[in-house]
This record gives sequence, structure tokens and C-alpha cells, in this order.
Amino acid sequence: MRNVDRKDVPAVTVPRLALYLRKLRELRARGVDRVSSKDLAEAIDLNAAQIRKDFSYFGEFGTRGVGYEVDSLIDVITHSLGLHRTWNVAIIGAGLLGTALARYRGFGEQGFHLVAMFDSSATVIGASYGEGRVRSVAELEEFCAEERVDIAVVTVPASEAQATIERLVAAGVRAILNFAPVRVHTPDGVLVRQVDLSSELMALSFHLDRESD
Amino acid sequence: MRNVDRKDVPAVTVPRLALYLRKLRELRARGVDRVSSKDLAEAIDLNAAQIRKDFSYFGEFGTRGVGYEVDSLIDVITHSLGLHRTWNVAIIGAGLLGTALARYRGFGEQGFHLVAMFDSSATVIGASYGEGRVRSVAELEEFCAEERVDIAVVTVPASEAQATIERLVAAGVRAILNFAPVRVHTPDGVLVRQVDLSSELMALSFHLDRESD
DNA sequence: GAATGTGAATTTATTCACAGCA
DNA sequence: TGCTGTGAATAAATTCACATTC
Repeated sequence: MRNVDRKDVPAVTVPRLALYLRKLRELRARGVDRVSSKDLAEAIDLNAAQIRKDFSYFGEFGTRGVGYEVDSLIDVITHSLGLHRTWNVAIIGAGLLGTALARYRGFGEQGFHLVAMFDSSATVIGASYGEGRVRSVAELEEFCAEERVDIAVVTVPASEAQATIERLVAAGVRAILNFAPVRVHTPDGVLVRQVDLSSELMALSFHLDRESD
Repeated sequence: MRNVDRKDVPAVTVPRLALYLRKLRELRARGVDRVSSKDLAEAIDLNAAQIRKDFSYFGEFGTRGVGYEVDSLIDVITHSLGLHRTWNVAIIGAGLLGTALARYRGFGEQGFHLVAMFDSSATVIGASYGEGRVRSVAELEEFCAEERVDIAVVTVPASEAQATIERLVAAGVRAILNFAPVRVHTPDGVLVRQVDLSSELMALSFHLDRESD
């Protein structure tokens, strides 16, 4: 029933909703209670029609001639993104990046609740970072059977990423944020978002090299 | 002269080149010396024509009926991405993420050389992480005038990102990797790549929420 | 025979431009 | 009058499909 009237949302729209939400929260904090697509567009450096079209996939929320109410737009996007509930997050790989993420507070503020960390190295198992005590990866399946893990953040070395993600998928995890610099294969229904620092640096390198001719 | 015959490369092609390069290096390490676009496509989970078209923006490197030589393809991509030279990198913001990145070794392996870190907090100024000693941000302009900074990695709080990036641009930096969760405005010629963890998590949340109906 | 390189076809995303409503 | 919501137009990216070459 929740599927009724749900249009297909273009893949690129979803991360943009997160941008809108952030800017809207900022506006609310500054006491602004109404905003037009033009205002938002200027603040975020996008086309106004793009913003209106993105909203249109979810319904009609504005008032012609006026604009959008900041509060209600925040509600709509929060719900559209599924942020009205809390998601359990586990971090796999307690290296430099994994521990930095675990200790990062902004994480939990958005409704993402760190429930566990896993690592294979005896030297870090048992340590605590932020909310997460580090367990042995051997306990991964057991833990997932007991406590729901909605999202896995994978910060293991590249060589272990594919195998780790296969275990996560087998254990029922359906959403993965992968920092390991490899493209991993997953079955349908499992969403992997890739954060690839070395690709980003290389894209910058490409740009610099072209500029300097 | 280097501009002769340079086609416009689609924006999305550039980060894909980094993927190809990574997989090709892996193949070389395994002793493979020839590869077809089909093989590569299967390994990376992309369409083979996409890969060939991406290569075609830079020239013709394959042999019909045979495929590509791994070694020479690595050379071509390395050059295309500007990775034949070394880029000086500075990290601005010595918080959890900034220090984790500084200590990450894979960084320098690719020709990215960390030359400095900057922070505004007296408690971290003077500390050393990896190759980078932390300086006061007050010294930013002075440092950039003495030593070339090609790429700035920005890991400051959101509220300071725009101002920080304006200073970097004024100091001559033309490529920025921004981890602060804000869209920043920069003049033409300055490339900003955004790494946005909270947008990524929200995109995963959207997916999970849709699946569970 | 096998795989490249690339125009043409298709799909996806963005932007325009304007009717419709407060 | 001002701004939304959205079809239509445009632009960008992907995929097909095949002539070409080894």
C-alpha cells in the first residue's frame, strides 16, 4: 500500500534530497520559515527547476506564488529518505578510518546508531571507540542474528572487501557503505554506495594536469 | 600543443578511469599481460562498450581481435589522469578524519605527497601525523607562497568550510577534496570534489525504507 | 574468428518555458 | 504579480550493433 502513487525516483535525485534537507535545517536554525525554489537553488548552486522536479517525485508541497514552508518541507524530505526511524549501523574494519568514523558524533545525530564494530586483528578487539566496542569478525553472523544490522560501513583492506561483503549479505545486511577501493558484486536488492578517495584524488589530478598546459 | 586532438572527456569518465587503472594494476600484479574490454567489464561490473568508449576519448590503444596490453594501457591511463607526476597535498583540519587521512599510507603510494596539515586549535598545532606536522591555519597563505600546494583536502567543520576554501583559492589552490558537509562556491577553474558521508548514509536509508514496504 | 572503435539508437537527466493557482 | 508544477525540448550518458582490422 505504501507503494501506491510512488513514482520512480531517479538515482541522482536521492543524494540531492540530502543536500536540500541540510540547507533547510540550516535555514530553520536561522529562523527562516519560508523558502522558494529559487532561493534554495542559489544557496546550493543548482537550477531551480531541478529542485522543483526533485520534489515533484514525492508530491506537491509548495504554494504557487509563495514558495515552500521550511518546516513541512523538512518533514517531507525526512520521511522520503526514511529518516523518521533509526537505523542500526555496524562498522567492519577498526583501522584508522573505521575508528575515526566510529568516534565521529555527527553520525548518531541523524538517526544512525552505531551498534558494533568488527575487526580481525587481536590487537584491537575489545577496544572501544565512541559507542562501538570492537568484536572479532568471527562473531559477525552470530551478532547479526541477534541484533538487526541495517547498514554496514566497510573499512577493511581492499583484498578482504569482497569476502567481507558476501558475509554481510548472507547475514541479511541490505545496505553497505564501502570505503575499500574495489567495486564489489552484490545480488539484487543489496545497495552498495562506494566512497573512493583514490578515485577522487585522481579526478583532481586529471583536472590539474589539463589546466597546466 | 598538448591540447591538439584532446576531445572533451565526459565528467563521468574520469573517475571510471581510476577504476580501470586499479583493476589493470591488479591484473599486472597477477601476471596477466593482455585483457579485452569484455574481461575488464565483467571484473568491474560495467558494460564493455562503455569501457571502450571511455578509452576512445584518449586515443586507440587496442588491437582488434586481440584486446589491450595491460602494461601499455596502464601507462596511457596513468598519463591521462596526470599521475606521471607528483602532486603536493595539504590537509586542512586535523580532527578525527583529517588525522586518519594523514596517517593513511595508500595516499603517498599514488604520487600524492602530503606536505602540510593545518588546524586552528592550539591543542593539535605542532603534533605530527604521518608525514604531516600540524601548523596554524594563520600560516596558510605564507606556506602556500613558499611551497606549492596542488590539492587541498578540507576536513574542517561545515561552518568553516566556505571561508577556508576561499582562502585556499586566494592562495592559488585549484583542486579541493571537500569532506565538510556543505556545497561550497568556487570560481571557474577551481575543481571541488565533494565526499559527503551523510548524503551517502541517507541514500542507503532511502533504499532500506523503500525495500521494507 | 575475435575484439576494437564508433556512429546511431536509446535511455536518463537537466533545463526551458509556461499554464495555473494563491 | 510571483512562484509552483510539469509537459516539452535539450543535453548528456549509456548501450547497441556492426564495419573494420588483426
